[in-house]
Amino acid sequence: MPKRVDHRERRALIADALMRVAAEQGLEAVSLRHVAAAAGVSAGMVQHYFRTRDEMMTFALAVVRERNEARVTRAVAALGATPAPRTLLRTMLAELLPLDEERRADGRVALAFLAYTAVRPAVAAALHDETAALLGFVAGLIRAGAGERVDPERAAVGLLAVMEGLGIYLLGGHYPPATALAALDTQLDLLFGPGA
Amino acid sequence: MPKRVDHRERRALIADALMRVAAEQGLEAVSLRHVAAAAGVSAGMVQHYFRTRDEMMTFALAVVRERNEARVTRAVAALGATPAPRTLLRTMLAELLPLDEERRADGRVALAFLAYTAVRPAVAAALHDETAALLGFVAGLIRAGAGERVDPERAAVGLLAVMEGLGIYLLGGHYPPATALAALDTQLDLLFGPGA
DNA sequence: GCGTTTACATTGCAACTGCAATGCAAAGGG
DNA sequence: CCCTTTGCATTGCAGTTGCAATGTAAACGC
Repeated sequence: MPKRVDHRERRALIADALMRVAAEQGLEAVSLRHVAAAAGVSAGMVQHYFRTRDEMMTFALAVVRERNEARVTRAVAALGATPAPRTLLRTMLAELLPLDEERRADGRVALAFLAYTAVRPAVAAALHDETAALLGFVAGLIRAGAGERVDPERAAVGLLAVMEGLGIYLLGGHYPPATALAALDTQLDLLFGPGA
Repeated sequence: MPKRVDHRERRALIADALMRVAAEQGLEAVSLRHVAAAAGVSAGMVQHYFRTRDEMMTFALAVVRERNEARVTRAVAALGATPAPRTLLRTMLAELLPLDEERRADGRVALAFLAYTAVRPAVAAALHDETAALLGFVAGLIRAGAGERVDPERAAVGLLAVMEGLGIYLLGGHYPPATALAALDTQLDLLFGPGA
């Protein structure tokens, strides 16, 4: 094998540049040449690693999701062993909100992707599964923590919707971060009872 | 004044075509020529009414918002005079969810716009004001109906977030309409007490 | 009837797009 | 030492984009 380079590293580098472009100028500005320029490489090299634009997009979406997963995993690990369900939930969901500039950038990309996949249902399947898994997990936590107060499944749908909606509002600059967090805590109060 | 035509009507016709294109192929497919073709007119005419693409987009966003307002107004009017706060809220919010194909189409456009405005903060200002107004109204209803149970402002933020988030999930096909409505009702149960 | 204004059509163009094709350099294996 | 494979650059091309410019037709004021 000649000319050994780390294929995955290169792809990550390019995806990184893609993210910067998408976050700054929107997904529609993401082109082979733009991304190449942002990455400081030739357009041909981008094409070498992603043969089509769609391939690039799909990979970038996977990157965003992996980042989120890593963020959540790290934050949850910092809680120590066996945290209370409510604490665990609050940590996870707060970590998924675009509260700082880094997560805002990721959030913009994710939002653009949402609009992108709304027209290409095939691509949306991956998101679909992820939501279902997350939903099950959240429902389990609610069942463990809130007992008979609510239907865990329905409450989980609502809670995830709160998170998603707050994310949208944060990205749009409709609320400051503190307001979103307060709303999240209020929601958890409603589910688990106040002051837990 | 020669050649009198209803300017607003023409613009609405074009905006209509824009909506169709955007809903079917995404906002990035919205071009002067595409919209013109969809409207069955010449590209020049589109250009006559909207000098730039951005102008077209901004107008289309206004159309979506007007449609939503009209839908809500009509649904609320059908409730008769002085409905209970919870009933009023449920009617309003359910009307804003993309539950049928017509509203799904509008929702896709709105979602694309969200991503669009996330990069052009100037355009987002209008949305900003609308959210603030809606928020105040919802908070008032919660205060009237739920009394001391919750902080109306925070609860209103959460409730609107639920609506927005459910909308996203519905557009992505993550949930069927019934699940979204159930989640909405669960949320209202949490705020107003069950069975009201 | 003339001129001005509005409505719309057509054409043109520079910029940009995704993508294929081609070319070359380097690094192994034989 | 060649030769195949891989990494990357360059070029070319057909298609599309937004937008300006130019043209024509119609309707009104005078």
